[in-house]
Amino acid sequence: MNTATNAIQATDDSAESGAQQIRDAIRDAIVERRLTPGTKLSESDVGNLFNVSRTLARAALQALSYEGLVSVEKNRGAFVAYPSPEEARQIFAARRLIEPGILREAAARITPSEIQHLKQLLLEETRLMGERGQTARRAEIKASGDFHLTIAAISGNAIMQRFMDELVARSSLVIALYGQSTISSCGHSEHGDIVAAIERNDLDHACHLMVHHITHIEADLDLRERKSQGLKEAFDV
Amino acid sequence: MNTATNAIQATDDSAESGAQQIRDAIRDAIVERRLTPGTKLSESDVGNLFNVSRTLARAALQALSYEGLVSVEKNRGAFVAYPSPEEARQIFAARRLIEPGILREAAARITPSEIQHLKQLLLEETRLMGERGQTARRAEIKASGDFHLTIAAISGNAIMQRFMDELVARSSLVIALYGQSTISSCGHSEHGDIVAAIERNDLDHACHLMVHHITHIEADLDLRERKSQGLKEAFDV
DNA sequence: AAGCAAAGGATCGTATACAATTTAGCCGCA
DNA sequence: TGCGGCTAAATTGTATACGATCCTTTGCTT
Repeated sequence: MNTATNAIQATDDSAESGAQQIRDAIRDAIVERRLTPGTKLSESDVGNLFNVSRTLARAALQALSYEGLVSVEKNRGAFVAYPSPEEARQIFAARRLIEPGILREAAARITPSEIQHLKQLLLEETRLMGERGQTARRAEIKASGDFHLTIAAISGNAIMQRFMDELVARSSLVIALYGQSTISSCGHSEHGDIVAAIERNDLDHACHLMVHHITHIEADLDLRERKSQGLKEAFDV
Repeated sequence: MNTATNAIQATDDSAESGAQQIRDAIRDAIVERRLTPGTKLSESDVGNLFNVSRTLARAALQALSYEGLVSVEKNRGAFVAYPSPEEARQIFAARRLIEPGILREAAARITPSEIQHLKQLLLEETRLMGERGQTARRAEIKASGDFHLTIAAISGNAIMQRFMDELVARSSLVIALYGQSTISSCGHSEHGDIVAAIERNDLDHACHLMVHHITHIEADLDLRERKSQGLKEAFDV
C-alpha cells in the first residue's frame, strides 16, 4: 500500500453509480495534483480504497485511460499519465485550434446571467490567489480550468465540451510535470481581459486573447526531455 | 439471438488483445452500417459471437460508449447509438470547427508522398462509386471517411486525430439515420477539389472548401424529429 | 565477485458465479 | 374484454476465482 492511495478519497457519497464515481474521484485527484504523474494505480489498491472489487476499479482505470489521464501498460498496470513533451505540445496545439472556435460560438449565444457567472468565477480565482496553503492552491488550479470549461459549456456543444474536459485535465497534468512558475495562473488577468472583450462583443479580439493566453501558459513550461525522473542524473553533480 | 448478430464478425484474427479487437470489429460494423442505430447489443450475445466471456464483451461495449457509438442504459443494456437531430447538428458543428484547423496544420507539413497517398484514396473512392452492390457501398462509406482521417493523420496531432476518429464514426451513424440521397459521397468531387487546393498551396481556399463540404453533407440530411421511429405518425396518413 | 538461471511473489487478463433489476407473460377479477 | 398485480425468465451489476505474465530475488556456477 503506497502513500499515494491516501491522496484520493474525494467526494465519497453521491448519486452516481459504481465505476463512474471512482473514476471522478481519481480524476479530481489527478487534476488537483494530489496524484502526481507516474504514480502507480494498482487495481487492487484502488479497489480496496473504495471498498469495491477489482472489477469496478479496473473499469474506472480503463475509463481514465480513454481520457488520457492514466496509461495502462499491458500486464504491468495503470499509472497516472506521464505526458511526453511531444504530447504536451500537441495538447496545447489542440487547444489553440479549438478554443477560439468554441469562444466564438459561446459569445454568440451568451446571456447576461452567464456573463455574470463568468465574472463570479473570476472573483473566485482572485480570492484564491490571495489565500495561502495547499488547499487554496488546489482550488485555484481547478478554478483556472473551470473558466475554460464554463465557456465550453456556454457554447452549447456537448461534444466540444467533452473534448475540452479532456484537454483541460491533461493540461493540468502537463503543467504539473513541466511547469516552472509556482502557479499555473500566471496569466490570471488574461481571463478577465477575455471576459471584457466578450462583453464588448469584440469577438476577434477575444479570440486573439484566448490564443495568446494558451500560448502564455505553454511558454511557462520547460519542455525538455527528462529521462527517468532523476535517477543517476540526480547525483551527477 | 437477433439477426443483427450475424452482421458483425469482421476481421477475426489480429495482433490486438482482447476487448480492443471486439471493439474494433463492432465499430467497423457500425461505421459500415451493417449494424443500424437502435440495435440492441446484449453482453451475452456479443460474448457468444466472439467466443469470449461477458467480461470482455462488456469492456468492449463500454469502450464504444465512450466514443458515443453505443449508448448503455443502466440495467437495460447497450444499443447502437441513435443520435438525436440536436446531436447530429453538434457533430457537424464540431467538424466545421476543427477540420479547417487540422487541414491547415496538415497542409503545412504535408510531403509529396502523402499527397500521392491522398490522390490514391481519391482514385479508390471513384472506383468504388462505379461498382455496384452492398460490399462496394460499405467500402465507399469507409473510404469517404478515410479521406478526412488521413488528413488528420497528416496533421501529426494524435489528439486531434482521435477526436476526428470519433466525429467521423458518429457522422456515419447520423447519415445512416437521417441521410436522404442514397449515398453519402454526394459531394465526392469536393474531396478532389480540396486536394487540388492543398497542392496549389492555397490554404484559405482549401479550408473554405472543407467547411462547405461539411455543410453540404449536413444539408443532405433530413433532421426532423422522428419520434420513436415511426409509431403513431406512421398511421396518421 | 560477477553473471546467469530458476523460483517466488505480485499483478494483470479472463472466466465464472451470484445478486439485483428489469421485462414479459400469465392468471384472476371486475 | 380489459385492467392490475404477481411470478418467472432474461439481462445487467458486481464480486470472486483461476490462469498467465512480469518482476524480483535468491542461489548456484564460473
